[in-house]
Amino acid sequence: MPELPEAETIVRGLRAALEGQRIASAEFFAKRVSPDDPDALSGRRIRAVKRYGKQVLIDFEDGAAVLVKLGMTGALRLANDQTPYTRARLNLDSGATLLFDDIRQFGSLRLIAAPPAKLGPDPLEITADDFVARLRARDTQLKRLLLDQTFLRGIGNIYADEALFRAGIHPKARTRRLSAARARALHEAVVRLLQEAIELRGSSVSDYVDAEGKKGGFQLLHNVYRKHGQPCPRCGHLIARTVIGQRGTHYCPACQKA
DNA sequence: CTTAATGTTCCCCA
DNA sequence: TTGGGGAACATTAA
Repeated sequence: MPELPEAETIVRGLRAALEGQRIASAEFFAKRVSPDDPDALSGRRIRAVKRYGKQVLIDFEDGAAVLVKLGMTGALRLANDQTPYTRARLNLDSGATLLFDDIRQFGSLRLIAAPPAKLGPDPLEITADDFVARLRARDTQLKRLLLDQTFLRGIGNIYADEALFRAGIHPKARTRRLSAARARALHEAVVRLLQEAIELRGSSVSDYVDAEGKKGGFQLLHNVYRKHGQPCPRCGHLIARTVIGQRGTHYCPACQKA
């Protein structure tokens, strides 16, 4: 479910209800949800809720934090209606409840004592010059690069395909052969795409819902993601699908040149 | 029954 | 060291 715009939408929806609150108790119902001791979170006060790439960080005043990786189907909801897929439940002093639902269980929710593993720069913060320099330091396919969280943090399969379409770059194009001008165009496409997706509260293509359980709206503006066989909105050529790094990859063979 | 799905992570090979 | 291939994790939907 989660890429940067979805994680950002969730975080914005959680802040008012969580920041300043104390965790009264917690319950855990799955393996990838820590800790063994349900009381490990009890009594901690939440200082801030932040996004780190596509992950959600709940910082406590004592320096510890809960790190939520949403995986493919993870959801954080301010609600009380547990489902068979509810993997964790945090009860706040305010009486509010935070549920972590995750159908496929690729996600995790863990108490961490130190900052999470370091990832690449945030795509909304990196400068165009830095973006180009980092891109040129690599030798791989553009699609792989965008999915690499140590290159940039937060882009996933949907936004990688959509950004490459907007920039007119073939997903298998090599980083080494990309001109500086096209690299800059890609940077600009990424920034605009993510900002527009955040404005529409993310993309709901299957399971994604925000902290209130509501779907996003950006899926209506997708140009290529899962559109194979349909005409390209720019040129009419049929959208193609291939596989890169075991991920379905969608592009317009006419608009996106290597 | 097969394929694909918003993501990692680990192992193996070049 | 970097890059690429493939399996694995668990579950649903077409």
